[in-house]
Amino acid sequence: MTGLSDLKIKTACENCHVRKLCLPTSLEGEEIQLMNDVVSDRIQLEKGDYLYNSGDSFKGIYAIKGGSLKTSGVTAEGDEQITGFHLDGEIVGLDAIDDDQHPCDAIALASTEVCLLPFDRLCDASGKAPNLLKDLTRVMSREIRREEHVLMLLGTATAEQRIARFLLNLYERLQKRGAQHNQISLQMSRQDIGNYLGLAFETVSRQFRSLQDLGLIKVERRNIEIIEMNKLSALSE
Amino acid sequence: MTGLSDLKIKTACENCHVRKLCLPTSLEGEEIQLMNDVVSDRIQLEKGDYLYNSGDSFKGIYAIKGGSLKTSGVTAEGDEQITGFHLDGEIVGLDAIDDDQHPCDAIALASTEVCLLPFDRLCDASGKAPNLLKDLTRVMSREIRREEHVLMLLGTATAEQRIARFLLNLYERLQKRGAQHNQISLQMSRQDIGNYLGLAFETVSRQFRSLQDLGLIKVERRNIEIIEMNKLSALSE
DNA sequence: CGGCGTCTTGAGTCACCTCAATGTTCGTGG
DNA sequence: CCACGAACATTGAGGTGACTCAAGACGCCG
Repeated sequence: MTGLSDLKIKTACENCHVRKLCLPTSLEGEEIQLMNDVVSDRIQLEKGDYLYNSGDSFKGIYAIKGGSLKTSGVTAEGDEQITGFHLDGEIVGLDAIDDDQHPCDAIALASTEVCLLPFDRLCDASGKAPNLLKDLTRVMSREIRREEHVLMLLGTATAEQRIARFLLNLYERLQKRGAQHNQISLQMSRQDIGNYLGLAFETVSRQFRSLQDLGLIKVERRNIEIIEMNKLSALSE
Repeated sequence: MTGLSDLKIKTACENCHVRKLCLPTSLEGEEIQLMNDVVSDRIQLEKGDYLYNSGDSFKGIYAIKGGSLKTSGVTAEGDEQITGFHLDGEIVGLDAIDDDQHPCDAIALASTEVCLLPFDRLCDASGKAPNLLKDLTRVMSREIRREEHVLMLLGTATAEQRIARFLLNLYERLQKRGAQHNQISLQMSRQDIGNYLGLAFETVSRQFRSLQDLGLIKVERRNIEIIEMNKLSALSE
């Protein structure tokens, strides 16, 4: 019984609360069972824990079941550069498929649970279910577009625009996960935000203050409330 | 006869000179025939021609058979932001899979020939050939990593580092395509380079001059010769 | 030869960085 | 419960790398 029970707990994709945000979004009925066979492990992480390190061999991609992660690489100069913040329902590790080792670190921003999807199993299942194959390519395509957006932001935007866009982007993603009011609970430090946006952390702090003085947001430590969505949005452009 | 002849010309993946750089790198023998059925069209572009526009509906991804392209999106402020330069053997359009329309433009930098790989056909073929499925995910993974590299560059690097890395990266890619000596023939304007690297084009010009004064490169219009590879490399870090 | 796009070069300015000091929150152990 | 320290955040002052604006040179094509 325990074996069966474990299996059920481990693989209940159909009951997962981020099912509609995760990888197998288009699978229906019996197909979703295929995913249960793909998921090999659940991993529980505490704040600061590494899901994988740069250079680790690639086992598979990870679906975030709950919590959040940051991914960061090491620049040529040797310092950390954060490449993304990832919420529940999102997938990390896609950048490692090509050469069988992770090019970056993945670190939990809070208590986080992830599902390991071994890549060979995922490929096998994708061969059987065309819908899964499409879901996989969609997820990867989305990641490419996400990075393109960041890239466009870093290209030319001012500090104010970067912060505004960052908040709006985070807000939109939290909305899909059922956030209430216009509240954003930041899981990362000012340091991390600055690093991600290509700004000094002091600049992040100053911009938060400035946006608050303009009456667009309310900052209270790591809780941000968006007061004037439209103005903030206008400002980000 | 003409029909057969057309077909052969159109689909001769096995004889393509960028075969080993392109998508179906791991396909052998009969499998490569699968790709011939996937490729639906060859498209010839002249300098400045658009392969697709932002907003165009997604038909498939494109393999560059010869020539080069730039891809660029429009920032929130309304101006162009170049997201990548793409050489022969590379694939563009991967960012459109997810929502069936291209989020950016693709523009030929010179006379360029591309192969259209309709996505449905590619998925069908990937279902039949596990190796093709892996090749596809590898190509997408590589694109994600490429963008992460740019992202890390834009985060903190100085103008000098950006230019050095840009030249070295281009050089490495040209090497794989059989470039001679340490010569780089730029297909894009200073404007484009600056846009891509998040610099004013005057800054690009000044950095080229500065690197030349240091004796690391030789600049002659759009031809760059790398004189001191090691020093340039050291400088990029 | 003239016209135009591209590139170079210079001078002045500014947004953001760096450095430094102070304030706040929170966990830990006495 | 409070004192303490460490991590995180705010704020100020001053410096600078890259931008902007402007002028001129170069190369290309009709």
